[in-house]
Amino acid sequence: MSDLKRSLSEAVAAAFAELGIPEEYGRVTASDRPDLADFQCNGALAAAKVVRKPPREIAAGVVEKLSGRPELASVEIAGLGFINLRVSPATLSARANEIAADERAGASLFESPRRVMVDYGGPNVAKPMHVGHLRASIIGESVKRLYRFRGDEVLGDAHFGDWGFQMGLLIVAVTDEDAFVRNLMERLAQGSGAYSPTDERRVLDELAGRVDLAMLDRLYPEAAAKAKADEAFRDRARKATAELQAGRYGYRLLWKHFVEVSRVALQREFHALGVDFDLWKGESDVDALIEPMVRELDEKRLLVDDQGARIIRIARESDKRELPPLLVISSEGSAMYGTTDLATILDRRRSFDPELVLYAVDQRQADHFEQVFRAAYLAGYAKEGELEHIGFGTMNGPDGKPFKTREGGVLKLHDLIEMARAKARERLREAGLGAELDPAEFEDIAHKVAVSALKFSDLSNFRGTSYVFDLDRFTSFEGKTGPYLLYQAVRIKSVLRRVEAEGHEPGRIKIIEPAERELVLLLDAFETALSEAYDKKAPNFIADHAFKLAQAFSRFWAACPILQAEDETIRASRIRLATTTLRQMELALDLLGIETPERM
RNA sequence: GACCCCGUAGCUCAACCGGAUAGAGCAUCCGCCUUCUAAGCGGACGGUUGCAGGUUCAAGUCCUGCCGGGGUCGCCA
Repeated sequence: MSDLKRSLSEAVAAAFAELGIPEEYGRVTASDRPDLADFQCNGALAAAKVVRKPPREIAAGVVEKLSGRPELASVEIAGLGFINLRVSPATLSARANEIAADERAGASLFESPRRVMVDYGGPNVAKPMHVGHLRASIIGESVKRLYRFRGDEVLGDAHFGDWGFQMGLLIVAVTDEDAFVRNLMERLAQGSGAYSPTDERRVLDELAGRVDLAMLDRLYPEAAAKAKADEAFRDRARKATAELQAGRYGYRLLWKHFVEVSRVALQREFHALGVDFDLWKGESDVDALIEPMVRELDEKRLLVDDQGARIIRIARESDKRELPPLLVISSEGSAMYGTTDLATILDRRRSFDPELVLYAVDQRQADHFEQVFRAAYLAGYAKEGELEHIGFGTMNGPDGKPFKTREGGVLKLHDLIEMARAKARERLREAGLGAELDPAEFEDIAHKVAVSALKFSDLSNFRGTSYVFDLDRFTSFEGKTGPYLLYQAVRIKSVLRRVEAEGHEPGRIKIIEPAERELVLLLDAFETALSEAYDKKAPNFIADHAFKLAQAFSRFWAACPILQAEDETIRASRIRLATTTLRQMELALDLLGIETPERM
């Protein structure tokens, strides 16, 4: 089974081949001029130079070969040499019924899947998620779902920022704050080594009662600011970091507690956004790999001493500029950010051996990833091209700078979601839906509407560009928004409930009205949207398709009554068309990480 | 200073290896609820795709220069 675009491409390519023109010119696309055609091929124009014939002459040859084919209602030359194709009603109906019968609503499945890892770029321990984390998580999630849906074996890794200086900072901040914890750390430092698992459990329980997420949220920013200004404080944090990494028992337990508290909170918050990780690996997980890796890099003669540090030179002849080397070991002897990333690549190669690793991380880190990837290729930890940075732009304020709240701080993700939810509740009450629903369902709908608004407004932009963060737009429920899509889906569900209640049955799809024709052509375009989104790692193609599908359905809804259809056959056809549209729309929304409610 | 990304309707954004008349939404204006959810549908208005060159039968898309915005440029992550 294949979509019309592909089957037509094959037919046109064959016609080109018969004329002795390379098949690649036979590529068919959806028509730019729906008034003239369903599909078009521009190949005759492009081939003209190669075969030294006027475009219209080539097109004429192709048209002749194609004419008389049963799947085409018409094939003609237009303009300078465009080949315009219109599919026959029978073909379109057949395709519609094919999609209707397909669990995947017309989307193809890869025969040779790849192992793919999606790296979400790492929320950090003790740092609350803010609006900047929104993009990484929802773009990463969407890409993960898309790759999985098309057939790849995909793992998503949160890649937790749970190691390094920030941990030392927190240890010092917490022990300064809480005398009990300070004393506990002292006690544990004195009798090192002789602790049983029960002791460990007891210590963790004691910490659980004293150190919670609110405390970490409060202490971390203070400590980070203090470290910048206060050299003595900074040195203590460095020392604590070193001791933690060297395995100081009490610190290890305290750290374990930090990580757990943060992970539980983040998991809950991500889950509410429809983002779930398969792996909660962290930077700490590869800590033990770093030493042997550095040795190995040294043996491979990749490491170079430079200004007291150890680096890998990754510049290439073809570079337009000098890309700085990857700093592996600082002059103080510690491993750097890139070192951890490199070790993570090695770790993944050993555990999962991915053929593709996608990093959903801010565009500003493009150079960093280029350095790390090149180092990994040099070291043989991955093959050229297996590592790819899926960069995205920042969310800016009205001033064009990364978004800040009125107070100058970052807007917490939690607060953003709550703002959107409040708007959704308000809107639901306006529509008079508050009264009849029980509070739990009401809240559930408000949440789904809010999340759809946030995600859709972000994912409908191409990921690479920065955009202006506009709360009104984010929580707007009209026009090209998440709630518009949900609304269309909900309308279908509503009418299908009536269909069920009145005992009507779906039947073969028969295309009569123009609105039905348009709708089916869009259902067929799902595959193109998916493949485009897949190749470019760009969910906006799916968002765009879902929106167009919803628009087409809405026109169909206005033009073609379902329950009140002229006769039984037409009603049955429209019921199936509605069901099929709903399935594809829910699939597309699911790929964006958006859930649809039953009513709204 | 070097390099990277961006500049499209009043605003926010799209545009399928270069292709026909550059598309949506918002805003503004005009119509449409006694029939399946009007968070909707139809229509109107709105463009020298930052500027200047170049390549091409054809440029928002490719090349060069300039202007404007953002970002990055080894011991933070």
